[in-house]
Amino acid sequence: MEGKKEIDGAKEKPASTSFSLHWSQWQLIDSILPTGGFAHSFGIEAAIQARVILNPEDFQTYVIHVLENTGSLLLPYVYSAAMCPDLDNWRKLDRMLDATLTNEVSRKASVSQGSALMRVAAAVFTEIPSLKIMREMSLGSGIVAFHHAPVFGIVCGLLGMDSETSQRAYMFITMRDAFSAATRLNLVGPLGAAVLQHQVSIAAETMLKRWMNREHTHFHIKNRNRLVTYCELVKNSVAFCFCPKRLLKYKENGKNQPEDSKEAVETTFRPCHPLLPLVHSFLVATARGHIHEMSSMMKGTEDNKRSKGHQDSPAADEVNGGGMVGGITPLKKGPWTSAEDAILIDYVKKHGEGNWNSVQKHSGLFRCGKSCRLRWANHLRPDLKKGSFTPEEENRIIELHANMGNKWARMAAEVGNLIPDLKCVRIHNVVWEEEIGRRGEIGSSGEQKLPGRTDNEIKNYWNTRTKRLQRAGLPLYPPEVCLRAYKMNKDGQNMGKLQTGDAHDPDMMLTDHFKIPEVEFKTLALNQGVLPYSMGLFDASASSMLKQGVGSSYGQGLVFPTIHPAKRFRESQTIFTGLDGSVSGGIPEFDQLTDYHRGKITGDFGFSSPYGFDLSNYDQSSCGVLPGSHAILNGNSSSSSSSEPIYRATKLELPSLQYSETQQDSWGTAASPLPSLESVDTFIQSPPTKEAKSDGQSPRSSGLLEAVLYESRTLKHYKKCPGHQTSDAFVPIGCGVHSSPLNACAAEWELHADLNSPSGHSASSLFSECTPISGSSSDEQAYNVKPEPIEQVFLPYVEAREVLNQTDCNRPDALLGSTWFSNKYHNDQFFQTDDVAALLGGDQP
DNA sequence: AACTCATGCAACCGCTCACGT
DNA sequence: TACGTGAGCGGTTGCATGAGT
Repeated sequence: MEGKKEIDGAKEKPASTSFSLHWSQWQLIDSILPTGGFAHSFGIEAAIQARVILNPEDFQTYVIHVLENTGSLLLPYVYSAAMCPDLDNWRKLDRMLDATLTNEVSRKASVSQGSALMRVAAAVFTEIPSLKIMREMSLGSGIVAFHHAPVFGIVCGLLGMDSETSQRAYMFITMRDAFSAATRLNLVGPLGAAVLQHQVSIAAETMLKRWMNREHTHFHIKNRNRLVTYCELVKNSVAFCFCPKRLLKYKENGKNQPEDSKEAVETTFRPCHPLLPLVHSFLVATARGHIHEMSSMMKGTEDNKRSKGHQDSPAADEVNGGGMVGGITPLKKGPWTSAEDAILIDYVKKHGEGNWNSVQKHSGLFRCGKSCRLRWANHLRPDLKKGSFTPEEENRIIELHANMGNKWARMAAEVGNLIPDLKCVRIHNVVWEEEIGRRGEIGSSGEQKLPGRTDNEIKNYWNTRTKRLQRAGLPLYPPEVCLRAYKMNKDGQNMGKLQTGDAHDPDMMLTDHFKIPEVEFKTLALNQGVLPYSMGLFDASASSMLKQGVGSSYGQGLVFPTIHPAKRFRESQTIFTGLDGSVSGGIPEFDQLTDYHRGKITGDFGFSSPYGFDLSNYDQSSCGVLPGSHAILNGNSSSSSSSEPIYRATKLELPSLQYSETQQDSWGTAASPLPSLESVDTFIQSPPTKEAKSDGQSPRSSGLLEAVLYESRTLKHYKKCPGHQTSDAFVPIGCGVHSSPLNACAAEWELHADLNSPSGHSASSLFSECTPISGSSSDEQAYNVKPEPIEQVFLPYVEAREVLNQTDCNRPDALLGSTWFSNKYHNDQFFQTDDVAALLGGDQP
């Protein structure tokens, strides 16, 4: 209240002698007078109906919640009105409360009971003419809605009650009404209710002390962000009144719709379902505190909207309507309502987590167990950290993703460890300090994890971030992260044994097991050395990029997509398909290189293939393709295009553990090629795995590749080798090159890709995926198979980045024309520039 | 003020794994 | 060992929201 006036009414009212005041007080709080609670009993009926209240203990908790709600929401009005019981103040308070009460039922009840109280008080307390005057001036004016709390405060003030007594009286009548309802509903007997009421009165006094003598705070909630801020204020006992000015304005104007679409947030806070008072009251006082009250308001709004959109769900209606249930009802889908949340919270409180399929049976919630589990895990869990990610968390996520890829759940657990100072963290009004011992989750390795974030949250964040960076043409990982990941990988290699960087990640362990021989394909460095980051692979981890793209692929051309493991699985084989078995001419013999691989793998690293397949068992005659060889990538099989495409690859990038050993084995042994999943390229074949099939629809894996391949091949076919079969004109590298961290430019090119291309990605994709194409004359040069220390391998990457700083890497042709490129790599003839030019629309010969 | 569009989030779906019988 | 069930993970989708026009 602005300016606490002296009680005007005190001047005019007949001096309340102590005894007359007492009689008046007692009569005022007597249940004969309207006290608001009768209108809806604070949702007790609905709570019982919804089985939120099952016994007197539940009821006791519920009453405390009701009192907490009353104290925080209504006491400020009682206080302000009692302190300044004049007409203007009353009108002001009344309007504000009218805007504050977001629940239509509550609002109507408040108005109903308030107007009744005013009528009765004006008739009873005739010694206070102000009451009658104020009432008559307001009746029919439309200015005052006669909300109960302000009326009660006005009456108290005019009677001469001090503000503290007024507020305590209001709490008392609230509590009394709740007990009356419980008695009426046979939840407790009269004696039990009396005993219970006496016990609760102690808690009521505590709450009264917490909330009394507070003034509501005007707070213009402009949008959801403001709402969040407001919720914080409420939670911290700073603000008490949800008072959207615009809402008042539009109400004053008698409009039924908000004046501004932006006001929708405010004006639609009008849940009108009978169960919502329950939700408000119940949730407010649970551990979630008042911030959840606002959340309930939001959800209540949504409830209204959804109730329109989900009317086909009788279960939803029943839950929302508080009507229970008989018969079999279909499970509800879609967004969760506040009522459902309340039920689920209650269920978990009583039964603990787990056994989600029994939630429906025990709670009457018409949700499948899976939905319940997700709702609890992602939203209702008390140990969730809400709000946007902090910079520290964001950095942590980036690093984690660099290390483990799309392992959202594990990342979530790790990010939880970020909570810096547990003593300072309050989650849903629960201080972590108090609960860390219980809530700390012990991971498999024994370390303590504090899952404050959900996997879904992190996943969404990452996807959003990826899109954003992609739009901006920025690298996915900061350079330092790449370098760190590289160093980690290098350290792991230096260990000379299985890397155990992440003991919890079987995938990581597997991938790390498989050290890629450091074989240099100079010309491939064009692709990788030039391109600092892979923007094309949104979900490629930096470590895998570096491990495979820098540490290995640069040297050997073993390039891996690092998308989903399943995708990798398929794409990795895609990389190495498309070559017939008659590779000859300048191309190194397959067995020769295979021997090299074998030697490197089993010799240099001192262990055999961990994948259960024996490299020595390769049926080379049937393969004819160097796994991982750029002979394949180069498309040098031009001389032999008639052979059947052969599917063969080393497992350069491991699939997830969901691949069984046998699967991998069968894959690795080049079993019969499947009928091509790809409609375009018969040379792109998939291993006979379910994963491959399921991934066949991946929009950004093979689909793009196929489009590029098709386009490239078509162009080349018509421009260069009219009579040539497609197989020899082009050999796909697949997405593997993307996995190199050196491919940012390629990715950027994708952003500026040839718009004339159906895929829109042709230039970059071709560049990144198909550049190692050359004439047969340079094959040996291209292969130039020799071990090279990884540092040396990595150098061009740095060098390339320096060049890129001076080069417009948004354009592949600019890059092609760069001195760095021409000096270092152009002569390698590794780059089949005509293909690129074709896709770029150029006219290279 | 109305409309469109990009964005972010919540929820769902499909799949796999773990575990018990 | 096979099977069923519960639980978890990762990808996708639909919708609300806010910004821009």
